[in-house]
Amino acid sequence: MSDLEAISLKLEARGHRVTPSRRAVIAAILQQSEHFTVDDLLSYQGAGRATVFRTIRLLTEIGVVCRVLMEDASLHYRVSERGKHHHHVVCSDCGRVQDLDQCVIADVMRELSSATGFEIEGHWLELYGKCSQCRSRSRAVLAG
Amino acid sequence: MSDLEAISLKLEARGHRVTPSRRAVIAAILQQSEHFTVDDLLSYQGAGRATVFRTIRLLTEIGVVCRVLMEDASLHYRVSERGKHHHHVVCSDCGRVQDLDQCVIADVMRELSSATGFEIEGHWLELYGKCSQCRSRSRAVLAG
DNA sequence: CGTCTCGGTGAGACTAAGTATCACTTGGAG
DNA sequence: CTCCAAGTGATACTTAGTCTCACCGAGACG
Ligand SMILES: [Zn+2]
Ligand SMILES: [Zn+2]
Ligand SMILES: [Zn+2]
Ligand SMILES: [Zn+2]
Repeated sequence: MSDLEAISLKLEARGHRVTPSRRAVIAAILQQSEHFTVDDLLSYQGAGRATVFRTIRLLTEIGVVCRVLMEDASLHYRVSERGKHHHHVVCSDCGRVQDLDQCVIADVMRELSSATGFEIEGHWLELYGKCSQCRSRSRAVLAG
Repeated sequence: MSDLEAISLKLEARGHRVTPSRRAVIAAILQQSEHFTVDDLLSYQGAGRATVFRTIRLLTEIGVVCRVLMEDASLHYRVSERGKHHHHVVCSDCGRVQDLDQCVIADVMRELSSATGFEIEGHWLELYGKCSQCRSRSRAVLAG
């Protein structure tokens, strides 16, 4: 089963129609690498502006894509293999993204709940750094 | 020394002028409670739109205000008593904000650096929940 | 078969949160 | 006092998205 089919089924399962426009948006998304903006999708044609936004929102809601907050505070999207809550490390050099398997701060949050008096219910966490490839590349450059 | 004076000194120390417009923006900021948007400041008059934005950016850069990413992804600002890196817990009911003393995920990040191969250099973390007051209020309602 | 309905669509207007431009003003060093 | 870089503000522009509304079309119903 192709990715497009799998996503189509997921949509249908929730009572959404799989229209040509939506198929076009999904196809465009599947061609992106790492992460993309809605603007990247708009260049692909096949669905109007409003529909692209609506489709992205829909896909976000059903967990097919996830949102990535970049260091410059702009919002990108990314195909999510894991449907559930997770976090990313974004390479600030090449943009490569690594999904983290599970929520890395579940323990910390539990501690904080008792320390602050807040009942902590949600959080937003993004991590930024340099991936191993970019690090070895810059080491090579330094070494001449 | 008033807060306004303290901030003025901080600006001057970094080679920025303390102009009437900036004073007006700072005064407006000091009147806000918890957190605010740039729009909240615009209603105060005393500086043009562009200047309000420029001043907020400046104050963010020198650590006088910090940015708070709300659950709806909108960006708010908040006077920062601690100049250094820290995080917040935002009450999703009443909007109250609690600053966390130090970075709560420093340990987690260290672990991740070795686990992922990324050299993690930065992060963005916001926490959302219900403050103790809002929790006891809702308990009271439930109890009738 | 007709036709009704309702989810979906697209053009385009609108909004929110800023940034860019550029002529003008002004604080303060010399 | 003079001068100029820093700062200002009106306004145009941008980015990322939502809203509106007439229209389309697939399927349920008769
Ligand atoms: Zn990289
Ligand atoms: Zn998490
Ligand atoms: Zn509260
Ligand atoms: Zn931190």
